[in-house]
Amino acid sequence: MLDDLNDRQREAAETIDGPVLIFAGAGSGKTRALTYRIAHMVREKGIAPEHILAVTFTNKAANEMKERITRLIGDDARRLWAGTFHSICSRLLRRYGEEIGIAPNFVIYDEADQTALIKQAVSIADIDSQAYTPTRIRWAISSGKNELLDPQDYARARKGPFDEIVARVYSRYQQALRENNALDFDDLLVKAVELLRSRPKVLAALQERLRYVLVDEYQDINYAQYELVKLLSARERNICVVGDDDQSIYGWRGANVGLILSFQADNPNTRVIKLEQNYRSTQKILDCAHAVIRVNEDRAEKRLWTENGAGDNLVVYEAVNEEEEAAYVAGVVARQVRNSGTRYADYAVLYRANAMSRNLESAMREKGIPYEVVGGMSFYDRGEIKDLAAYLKLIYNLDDSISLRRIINKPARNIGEGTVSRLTQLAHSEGVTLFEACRLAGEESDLRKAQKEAVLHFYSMIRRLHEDAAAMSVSGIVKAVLERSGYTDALQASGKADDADRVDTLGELVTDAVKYEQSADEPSLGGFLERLALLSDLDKAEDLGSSVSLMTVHASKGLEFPIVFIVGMEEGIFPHERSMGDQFELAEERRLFYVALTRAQRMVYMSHARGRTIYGSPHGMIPSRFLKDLPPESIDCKFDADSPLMPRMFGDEEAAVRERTVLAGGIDITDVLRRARENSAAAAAQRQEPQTPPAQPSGGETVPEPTEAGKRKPAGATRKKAARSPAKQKKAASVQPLGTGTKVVHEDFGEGIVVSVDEKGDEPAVTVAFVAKGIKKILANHPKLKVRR
DNA sequence: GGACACAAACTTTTT
DNA sequence: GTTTGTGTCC
Repeated sequence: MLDDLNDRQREAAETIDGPVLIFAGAGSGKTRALTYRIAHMVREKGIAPEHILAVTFTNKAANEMKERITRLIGDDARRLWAGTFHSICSRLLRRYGEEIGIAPNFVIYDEADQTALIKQAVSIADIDSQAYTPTRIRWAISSGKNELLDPQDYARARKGPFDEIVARVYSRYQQALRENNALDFDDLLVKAVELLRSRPKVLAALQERLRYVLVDEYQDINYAQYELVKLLSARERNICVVGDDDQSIYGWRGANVGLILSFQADNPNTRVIKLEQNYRSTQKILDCAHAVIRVNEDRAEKRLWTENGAGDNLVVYEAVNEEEEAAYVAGVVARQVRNSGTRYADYAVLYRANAMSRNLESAMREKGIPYEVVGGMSFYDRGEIKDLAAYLKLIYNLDDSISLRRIINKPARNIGEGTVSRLTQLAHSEGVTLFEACRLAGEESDLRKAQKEAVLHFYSMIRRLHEDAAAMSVSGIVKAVLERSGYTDALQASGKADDADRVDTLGELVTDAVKYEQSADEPSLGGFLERLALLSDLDKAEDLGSSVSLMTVHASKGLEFPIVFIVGMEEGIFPHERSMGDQFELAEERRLFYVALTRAQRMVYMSHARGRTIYGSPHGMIPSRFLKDLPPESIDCKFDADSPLMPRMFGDEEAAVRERTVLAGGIDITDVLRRARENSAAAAAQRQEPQTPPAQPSGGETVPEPTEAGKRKPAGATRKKAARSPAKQKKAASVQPLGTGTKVVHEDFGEGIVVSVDEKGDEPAVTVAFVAKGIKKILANHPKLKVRR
């Protein structure tokens, strides 16, 4: 059975007892080794599948593993327990939660629900919500939970005024969760650990059953998850963890790489196995990846190798701006699919942040390339889906006030904010749930008649749905909600195109419910809700059959594609600006880049833009520092020779040329640069200003010459003012000392450099080459134009 | 109470 | 460039 494996993989598959640590490099056949390992355990070693627990990071990975094991050993695979940490914990808590005071019909709160709850807690605690945003507080609470700190622990460990506030909100927040009979994502882990720690009988029962524990992606584990695994495997100590510290990219979410690196020390007699043969990529791709990752310190030493052959040089493309970058990507894809027999599905475009998909999408559309955005704003994040989910959650658990608030006036039924806050007061004074308050308010309260009726009507609709649900199928409940709530009717009546789409989306959810009924062992509303809460779009994406995949680098982990584009290779984007101040975060960015590179089988195209629009306004961009670590001999540097080349805005031009020379693999491209610049200056002269002399290079020695106007008025003071309130400066004639070569910045066009000065008109004008937006002629004292530094 | 218009604030990455 | 919050009007 194990003949299909290489020596290391076989060793991994055969080592069953005791602690095992497998370092599995990218593309090293990890899943193969793991599935064979489990198959070997069941078939050769006679271990019952129900004694095996396999924990993964995503549902998709869990399903894939199950499927592949099924192929090896057949239906016995159904008996093994494979799932994500969150789904496993959720199941444990449904089964045993009552032992620690958690009712089995708890609902799972997502981020939006959490934030809503924190907002309430903040408003009750009378905290300045401007300085302490709910999101920041949610973040802090979540980090606390990842470390298994309860509100008291958190208060004790506080360092600084922010933590003080967080500690207060945290304890209120937990109380509110209890009142709503709800758990948030992190609670699933925290409460599961609490259960195992405080109920020895439950723990013993689980240990009896789960004798072999296997954890995938161990580098992404956080403290709570670590503790959980430790508890479950404490008796038999048959714990096998698999991971790659070089691919640890979830530190920001509490994952602790240290836990994989210290596994050996924690578990005496650990067998360490390294899978270093790569079956995915070409040698050149691996060379580049290694050159990038070796810069990091504190990593377990390992190096991937392959028998796949050298392959082609990787490409670094310099784009003018993000639009041109996207057009380049789409152009390469279109050309190759036309000429070289590749399919759209062979391509993936990876980016650092979701917001960057926009340009790529429009470029793809323009060229008629089918594409699919994976992750990001997902199906389950859409407003109408969340509305419907809120109905279902409320019907399932009448205590859920967050869901109630969300849908009490959706569609509009004349229950506004005022009414809701009165209901809240009533709930408080009577000591009942918000839902009960709806009933009381209908009977006697100071509400107006119309409101009373509306509230009472809402109450009885929900109550009846709640009662009827017991005897209905899940899809039946979904349909009943859509009908009885008037939600679909309202959308159809609005007549807007968007609303028609929403009706379709809701239809998809009905389909989803039907599918769920067919596939689940014991379909229930609770089970469906759990799916809704814990399933992400990534798990859904299976049918990428015929389109280019667009996704974040994070979302690409675990996937592979013949040809990969990595866009936005610029300082501030990748590495991301918010990580640049911290060396640990920078190391994580580097690992992220490593992950991106190692997704590719045959070819990688990296691109950076000289200019890019970042929330609204344009910026000049410097190529990512990571590009400099790539081995020149494995890289081809390209750019569009026809595009106008602007002098670089940052640093001196010499350095820019040198950098480019390096990127070009040692070829001196100074000449190309010079010619391109002359072309652009000539073009500028032709377009804008026939009489102007050609633009001068922005050498460091060029001293800005003050214009006539500039001499008349010292500009220093006005410039400062202009910086503060540019709009008001229109009349103040803030004439600036602009000469050829002066670096300027414009509110709308971003950074640029003065190419020529025209003083013939009533007011002096300048021609400016903008990094991102090209050449423009502007009045020298235009309020939106400022001198850089 | 609800619809609309405008300003401001801000964006990593996600089970 | 987008979402979220605020203010005005009906």
